[in-house]
Amino acid sequence: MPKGITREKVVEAALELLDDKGIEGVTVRALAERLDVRAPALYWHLRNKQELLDEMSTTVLRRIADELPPPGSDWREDLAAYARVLRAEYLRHRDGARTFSGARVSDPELVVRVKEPLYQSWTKAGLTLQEADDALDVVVAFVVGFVIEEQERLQSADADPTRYSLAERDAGLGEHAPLTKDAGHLRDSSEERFERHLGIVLDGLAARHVRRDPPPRPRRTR
Amino acid sequence: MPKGITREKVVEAALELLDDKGIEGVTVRALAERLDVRAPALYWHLRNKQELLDEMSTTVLRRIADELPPPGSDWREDLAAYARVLRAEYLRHRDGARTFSGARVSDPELVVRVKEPLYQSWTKAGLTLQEADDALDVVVAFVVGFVIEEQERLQSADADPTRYSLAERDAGLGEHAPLTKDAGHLRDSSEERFERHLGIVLDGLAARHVRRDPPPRPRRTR
DNA sequence: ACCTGAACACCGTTCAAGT
DNA sequence: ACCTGAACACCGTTCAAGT
Repeated sequence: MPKGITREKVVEAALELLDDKGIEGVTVRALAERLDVRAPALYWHLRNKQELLDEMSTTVLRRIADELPPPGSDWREDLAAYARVLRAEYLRHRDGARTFSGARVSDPELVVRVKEPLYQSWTKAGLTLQEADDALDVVVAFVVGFVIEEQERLQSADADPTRYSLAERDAGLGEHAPLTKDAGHLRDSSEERFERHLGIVLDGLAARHVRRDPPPRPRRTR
Repeated sequence: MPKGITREKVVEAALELLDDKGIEGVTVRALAERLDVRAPALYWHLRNKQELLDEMSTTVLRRIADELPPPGSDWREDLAAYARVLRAEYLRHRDGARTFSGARVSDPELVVRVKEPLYQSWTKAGLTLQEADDALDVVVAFVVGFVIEEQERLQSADADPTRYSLAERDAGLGEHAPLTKDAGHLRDSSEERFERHLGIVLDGLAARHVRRDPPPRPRRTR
């Protein structure tokens, strides 16, 4: 491996380390070893560990921005696409949701690159800017919460397969919790639940919009 | 201070330490000092630090369960109450949302205590068990995501008041982002946004329910 | 049963010194 | 400009030994 360490390569290596060892394993020393330098070398390229974490989050957000399709004719579809891309990128990395959510994004331009076209398109389609802003925030909050829970479940199932097994769960639950028990059994796959729950959130946005603010009928010029 | 350290007192002290110093400050050594013992003493009462964190989460969830009003006649109100209590308890502790969300709850009986009465009440009111389960999950996901973002913003504003100031933000944003800029200005208080966004989510649940499964008209016996 | 002292293998970070 | 060696003030955890 050639030795020219750059800021970008450090961040990239940190993301690989995250996938291999989880967030607890992302230490300055382990990262240095992976890059074949001594730990203090990293401080030439980054101010401190927090800056490293911020850069990791920014890199992931940049990928999200790149994968996002351009806005179409339906704000509902734009939001669904955003939600799916966000979830996919979080799931792609071990501890992704916890690590990247609520992160400080070092590049404000990036936020604009994601938001501005959506706001543009949606306000043109009849949403108020408030509605557009709310829509994005509600969907992001939902996705973050969903994936944190989902990933915790997935990862503990990996570590300890009995932990989320239905049989274990039922045994621990006792007799006076029939509905909680039944609810556990009707849980479908993560994928289906995500799509259904996302649909619920989008329905809520649609309900508000339709109730408050029917879009103006297009006028024909003749 | 009397010296009888118990598991409960350790967890309580850990929550105080969390509020004082944040999650980074919750170390075994600092906790021991606060309890006036040496660090290894804590390992008599807890298997390891993870167990401490699990117990902290469980304690908070127990408080949530205690504060929850009994289910009423309107599932929408039950959910709103749950969402508000959850948010309030997370906000009550520094780094609360990140620390307690997606946590391993050591006491399964506690989950039942929260869920079973709600499932009972809602299915009696005409929801399917699937709808009831989805409703709880969607609302919890939304609250977790909302408060993670909210708390990150609140706490960085405390640490560095320029960070989220509108003037700073506008300056960094450039000319080609008018809508993103305007959206920043129409942001109202956390409280209002939370209530409005919660309303959106609840509308979504109502929309699904009404569309799929109108509740049976009550029949009068005479 | 409950706690301490000493130790182990780690952390993030600084800084003078090297090239 | 970029990196190292040595050091500092920390971590979580174990374990023999004390009471």
